[in-house]
Amino acid sequence: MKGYDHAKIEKKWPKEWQKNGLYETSDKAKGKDNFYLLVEFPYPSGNLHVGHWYAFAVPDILARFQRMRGKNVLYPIGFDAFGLPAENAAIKNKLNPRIWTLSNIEYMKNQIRSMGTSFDWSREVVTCDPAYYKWTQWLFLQLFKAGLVYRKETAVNWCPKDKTVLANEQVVNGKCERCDSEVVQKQMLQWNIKITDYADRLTEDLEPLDWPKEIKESQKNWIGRSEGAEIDFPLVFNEKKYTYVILHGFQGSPDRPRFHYWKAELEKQGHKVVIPALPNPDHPSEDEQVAAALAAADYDENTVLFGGSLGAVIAMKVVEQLKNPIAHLVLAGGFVDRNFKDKPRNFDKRFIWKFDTARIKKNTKSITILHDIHDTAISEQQITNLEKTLGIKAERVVAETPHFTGDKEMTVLMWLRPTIRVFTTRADTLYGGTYLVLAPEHPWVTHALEGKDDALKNRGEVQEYVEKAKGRTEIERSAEGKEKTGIRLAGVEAVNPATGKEIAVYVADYVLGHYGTGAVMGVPAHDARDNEFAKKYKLPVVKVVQPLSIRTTGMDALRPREMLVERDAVVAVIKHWAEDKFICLQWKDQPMRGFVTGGIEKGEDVVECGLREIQEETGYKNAKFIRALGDKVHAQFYSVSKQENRFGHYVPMYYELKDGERDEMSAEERALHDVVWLKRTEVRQFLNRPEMQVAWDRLNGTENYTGEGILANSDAFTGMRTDEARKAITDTFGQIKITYKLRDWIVSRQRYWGVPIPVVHCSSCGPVAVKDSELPVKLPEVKDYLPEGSGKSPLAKAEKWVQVRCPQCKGKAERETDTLDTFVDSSWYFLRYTDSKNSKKFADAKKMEPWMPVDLYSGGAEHTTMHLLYSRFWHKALFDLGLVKEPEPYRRRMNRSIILGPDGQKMSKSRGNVVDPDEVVRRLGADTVRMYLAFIGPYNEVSSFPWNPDSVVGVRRFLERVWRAQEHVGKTENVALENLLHKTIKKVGEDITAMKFNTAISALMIFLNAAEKERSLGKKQWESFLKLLAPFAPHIAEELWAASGQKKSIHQTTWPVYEESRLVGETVKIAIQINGKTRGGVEVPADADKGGIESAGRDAVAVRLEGKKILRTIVVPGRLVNFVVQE
RNA sequence: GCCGGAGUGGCGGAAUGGUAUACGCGCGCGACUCAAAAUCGCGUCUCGCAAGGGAUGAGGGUUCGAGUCCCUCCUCCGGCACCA
Repeated sequence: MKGYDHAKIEKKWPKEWQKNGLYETSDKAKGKDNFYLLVEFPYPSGNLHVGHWYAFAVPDILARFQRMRGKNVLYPIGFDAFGLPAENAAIKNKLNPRIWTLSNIEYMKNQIRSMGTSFDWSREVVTCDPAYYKWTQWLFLQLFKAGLVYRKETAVNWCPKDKTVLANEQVVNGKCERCDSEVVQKQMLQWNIKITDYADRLTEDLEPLDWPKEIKESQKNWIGRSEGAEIDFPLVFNEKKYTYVILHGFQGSPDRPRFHYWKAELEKQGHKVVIPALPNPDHPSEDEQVAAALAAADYDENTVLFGGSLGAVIAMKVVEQLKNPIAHLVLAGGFVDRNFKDKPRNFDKRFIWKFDTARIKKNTKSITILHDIHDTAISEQQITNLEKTLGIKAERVVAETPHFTGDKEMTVLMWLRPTIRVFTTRADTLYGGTYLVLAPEHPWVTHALEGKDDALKNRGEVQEYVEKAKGRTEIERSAEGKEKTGIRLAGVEAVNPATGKEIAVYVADYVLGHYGTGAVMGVPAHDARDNEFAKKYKLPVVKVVQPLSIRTTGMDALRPREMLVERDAVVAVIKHWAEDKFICLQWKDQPMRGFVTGGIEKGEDVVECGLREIQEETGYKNAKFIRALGDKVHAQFYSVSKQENRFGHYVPMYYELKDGERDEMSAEERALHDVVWLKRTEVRQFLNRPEMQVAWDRLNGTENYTGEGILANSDAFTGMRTDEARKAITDTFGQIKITYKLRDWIVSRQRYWGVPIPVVHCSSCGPVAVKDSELPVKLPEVKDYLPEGSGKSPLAKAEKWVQVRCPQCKGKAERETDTLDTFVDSSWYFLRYTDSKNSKKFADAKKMEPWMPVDLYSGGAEHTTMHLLYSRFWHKALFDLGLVKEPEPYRRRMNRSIILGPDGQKMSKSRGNVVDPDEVVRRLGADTVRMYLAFIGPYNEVSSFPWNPDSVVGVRRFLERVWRAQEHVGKTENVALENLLHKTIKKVGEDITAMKFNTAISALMIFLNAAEKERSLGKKQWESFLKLLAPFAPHIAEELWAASGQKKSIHQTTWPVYEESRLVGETVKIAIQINGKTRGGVEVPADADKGGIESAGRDAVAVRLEGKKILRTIVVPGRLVNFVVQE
């Protein structure tokens, strides 16, 4: 017998397998169940590292195992081929990113093949292949047509020198990685997908999935649904009253419900409101309507003029003719020409579509333009024209009813005496709201900085703070030190709607602009962050929640079905007469550690009660009352001594002893608790009851109670429990609001190497989808791949490519030049695997349905909240469009661990600790590398394992021992090994299913150790063992299998079956414990009953039990006997 | 900062709430050998001569019994929306 020559074996078998098409998956296999095993496809970075082996070769064990178990297995692979590195390489080397990418793919394919992986290469998918991205574009357009896609101004990283958008990765310490200039945040119009519409379903549908709970938890928290309240805080900074003139539109009238609502709201604030009925609303003429509008009011510096739709045109004409400027002009759904998006109007001839913009600007102190991005009548182009004409950016909103900008209009009008809407999950603490904080990007802050109201007295300062905050990323803002910063808006106060008190208003960057309403109320008494902030800026703290703790565990846990007895009690914190020490009590009959406490008798004075209890419980005679420690504290628990449920209302009091004079304590008291003196630093540790801890914190001025409790200082709500009060206060002062942390998915990228967004911009039709027949919109060739320098994508350089005809009106139009986020590519690739060559559809339902949903998806933990959530969303959107049959794409998900360098650090070129798998494979073989990676640690837990070059040889040695074991194979089966073999079959199978490959391999090693010791094993036993080995080390197993005389490939045989009867021996070893400590062991028959086990155990430790009283005996058959004895 | 996870010998790790340290590496001793390598055998948490005691990041709790469940804290890892 020759030695184990891995190089020869690993060259020979893959050829055979490929020749026989061993791993090509058929769409339908007779009598077999389908099993779809998916691994995240790699980015073609150019070189395979050990991490790739870990990602592909280890799950391959499961794929091979499932095949042997008779499953029809789909185990596909492809490349996530668009992305930043290709573009960077292209810029650096002046090389086409396509060439760079495709050559990397070719190289990596060969490397992946060398792993002995059983991938079905006939289904390979490459995302930068137009045959693939045609369908990425098509699917994107389905979402676009379903109204799930919109454009919105969003902040991006901006390098002012290069004039380009930077990825987060390209920003290093707030500087551009290329030119080192300071990166700023810039607002740009970006394509968004409405993933937030699916937030609830993405949360709810997690529940039934067979996913690890920590992944579900992460996604749930990422989506971050929270039920809270929105409450309005009016701002106070001037008492100016305005006259509002509201001009309705075509076919409109002052009787529209929204006008009634506005009028009522504005008049409540003391403003005057005029809503003239404009003549002939169905056949309007300009002269008539403008005259009527002019006649309706005096226009002066206190006038606010609102025009909606055609009213906007009238409003502009009115302003044109004024002699003095008005305060404010609001144009909603306005336009400056006669191009209507939906249909021509019969009034357009009676209007002159010319405006004297200079006059309009001169005659208004400020102008606001509102535009619904889905407006049916007004196109994006028209709004752009209006913006250009007036030199003002419009505010784009998504309206409830198209064309009417709805809520937003009201907000704009109210700005003149604005209210700040706050989002809170703790409406119950409203009475404790002592200040207001706005995010630096809050619209009112922007508004105030523009100086329109003369509200701010410290504009310069605020401006500076806001600028600084906006330049920083979110993580920097919340992580920079722990110190919170903020700045007061001088001259502006807000009114707490509950207390009616005026409170300070701050701008602080710990409040995020895009979460909730971008404004929070500060409740320093009951929120940790607010507390910190209030301390720093010396803001008032008002406590409105009395703590309530409800014991739910332990022997003093509330007994749910029993009565609750209410008692008032005193808690006495007592200080030593000379030292900085305090009296604490350690109870004996229950797990309670705290201060002196006792019930207040009827009619008894609280202070006196405390003095009495001190004497009774500690014996000290001369205590002096110093002060009360705030409000009551409540607790619900089961009193062990009184044997009833208690609802205690505690009054915390502070006493000092004058001297050490002390009576002997009664025997009764001594039996209840010990008196201990503790230093100030030891007390907090010692206390184990929240009500006691609160008393202590109050003494030290460190109280910050954020839990549930009972309301105080809250008018009619005082006495309510916090959960009831949340509802009641929300109903009275605000409304319920559900918010999510999840934000819409920004898919725009100003980059070359991505999927072109298949949209055309037309001056009259707005953004229009490219026709299906025109797909794919192929990436144009450009001279170089540097960004445009104007903020546009490099695609804008392909000038000819950009110029197209509008698919709708055939007029001149321009192509969208942004490309799609690569997460879009990877949101559906697993569908394409099921029908990768289809040119008519993204995948044929008949081919897709037998495989979906994916049975097991294995990948990195870093994808938990982004790729995994995006693809779940994408799939749900396709489900709603009827394009897929199931609402969830992945039945089971598993996060893999990561492999570190030999030094325990993350592998990276800069650290120089990158392990080259090719070199190890040459030296030790692919089977060794596969198996070592599987053996290194549990695959199904997120952890990290350093690659240990010494340990690899252990696995190599194991394979060499397997090779040599051939010598011991004989004709007759070895009876001594039979039971172990069956146990091993069971263990290996179960462990592979659970992806615990390390313990499966350990079981194989244990079997081989035993077989070597025996120096003989039967042919059948040997062949069973080889089958168990085959998924792990496919090459050597195949070679030995063939050497054993088998003709068919081992990978096409079936997995061995174990016999239940072979799993248990005749006797079992039982542990004997005394008081839970192991004191010996005894061998008993496997079927021994409890009595038999107990007496055997008693005999075994008879010496130790001598003279001891056995209180209890616990017998766990097959495991142990535990004698509980009196010490 | 927020969210999720981990912490067990010299190292990677094993352990349905039931005899902690399986399996592998390393190390020590021995066999084979002229010798070395390879291989095989034995040993290897710690204190103790022993009897026995102690140990799963720290501290506390629940339990007959805790590496495992609960609370507080420490350290490390992953994610935080344009790396993929």
